[in-house]
Amino acid sequence: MTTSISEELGILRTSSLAAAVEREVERLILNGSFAPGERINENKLASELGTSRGPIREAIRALEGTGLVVSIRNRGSFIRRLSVQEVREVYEVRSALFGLAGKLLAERITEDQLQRLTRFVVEMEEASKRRDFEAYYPLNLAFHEFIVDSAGNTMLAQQYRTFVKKLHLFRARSLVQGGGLTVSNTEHREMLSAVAARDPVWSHEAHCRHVTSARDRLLSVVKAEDALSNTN
Amino acid sequence: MTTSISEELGILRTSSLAAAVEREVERLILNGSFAPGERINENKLASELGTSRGPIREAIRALEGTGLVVSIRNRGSFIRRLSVQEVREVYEVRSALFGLAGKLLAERITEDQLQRLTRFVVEMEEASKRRDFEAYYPLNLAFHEFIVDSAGNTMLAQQYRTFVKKLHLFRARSLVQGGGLTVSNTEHREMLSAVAARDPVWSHEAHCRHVTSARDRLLSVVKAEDALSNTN
DNA sequence: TTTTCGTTAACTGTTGACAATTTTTTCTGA
DNA sequence: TCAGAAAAAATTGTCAACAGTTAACGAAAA
Repeated sequence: MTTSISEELGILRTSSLAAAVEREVERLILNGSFAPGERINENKLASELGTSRGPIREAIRALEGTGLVVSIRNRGSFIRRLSVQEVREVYEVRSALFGLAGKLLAERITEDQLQRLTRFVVEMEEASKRRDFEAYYPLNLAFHEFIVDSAGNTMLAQQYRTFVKKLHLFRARSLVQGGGLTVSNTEHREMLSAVAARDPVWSHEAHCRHVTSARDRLLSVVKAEDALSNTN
Repeated sequence: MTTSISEELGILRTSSLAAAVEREVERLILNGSFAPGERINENKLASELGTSRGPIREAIRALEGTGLVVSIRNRGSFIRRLSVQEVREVYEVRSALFGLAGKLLAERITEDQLQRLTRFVVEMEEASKRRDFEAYYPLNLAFHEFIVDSAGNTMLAQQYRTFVKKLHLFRARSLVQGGGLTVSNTEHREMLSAVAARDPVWSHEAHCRHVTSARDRLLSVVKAEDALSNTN
């Protein structure tokens, strides 16, 4: 964790040090550099980022507000750790949010946006056909981002992002991204069809289902792993 | 704004001063003591609450994380002000969240909970029959809280609460609570029927619609007011 | 009267220090 | 060797002070 904060210097003109620290800590969490359950040492982090503890503490409070960090008085602040049940909860909410995004998108998408959306799906299909996972993941991420950003509801987009971030707080972080490429592709096709048809109800349904089936895929893997480790 | 923080002293054993300040500031916002767009003077607030600026700043960051406050570097922190468009956005998200709550509730409600839910509806009907608004509002609030709390998804409940709080950031705060008592009652009845029938789809639909129609009622009043002030 | 510039005051951003609490280490006795 | 108590270290909570920026005010010029 030797990242300099100097990259953020441009941001410091418009935003405070605390905000830069917040971004950095969030990056470290999503990175995996900060593991769920780990304590955040204020002194250590402060000296690593070249600041005092004030901005660090402010950043931690902000992250606490978004639910990525939990603080216990006189004990410290910890990267939040999500239980299986909590992951299920996050997926439920995420599903509702993404369903809303799908519905809104079907109501207001432009021809231009529809073309870009189609290109995303085609590129993902090509990537999965040649088993190019390195290309698939960022495309998949951008695809989902594009959908929530195009839905025309900034509150929704913001909340959706927060909930996706929360999934990184699960112990099996790596599993969240993986699983079911070809399955996803057929789902993506249906989402596209629903949006292209400008059918809000269908689109809502398709987008909802896409998230819940991602949840099911993850949970089945987790369940299998747990069963395996229990018999050992 | 002469409220002492001493009432929160019991909380200080488990939580930090910053957390107590956060609660207090949030109370002042929901209260109306802090108006949307108003700046938060750190020194003033610190001396009023009998602390230093450190905890104040931490509390502000936490509130920024939940979206109740906006900060501009070197200018200060301001109670967020929601535009009509943003209120519409909040209602859209809230509708999706409440719809999810309705769906989940229909799937898992117990007989006990169903009776309590029914009592809420009956009491609200009685209150509106005798035009007792003082009794109606808290009942209505408790009714909604009970639904999201009984849905068995703490993330959902928390987010729902946050979005309801955000509605207080609209200039026409007073209007958010009011309007359409008898209309609400018929909607409440349908929600109740759907939940009692353990029909997730119907319940989802009914709960969604309840929020969107509340939104429509609010927006029509706002629109009417705006039209009035423009002709003056 | 209005505008512009410079001075002053107020306020935010950040830091280092001190107090209180928790955790770790060390020491003692069985 | 181990359990428990005491001491030491580490860490968090809070505060007060200082630096830098912005806003407010008033005087001088157009």
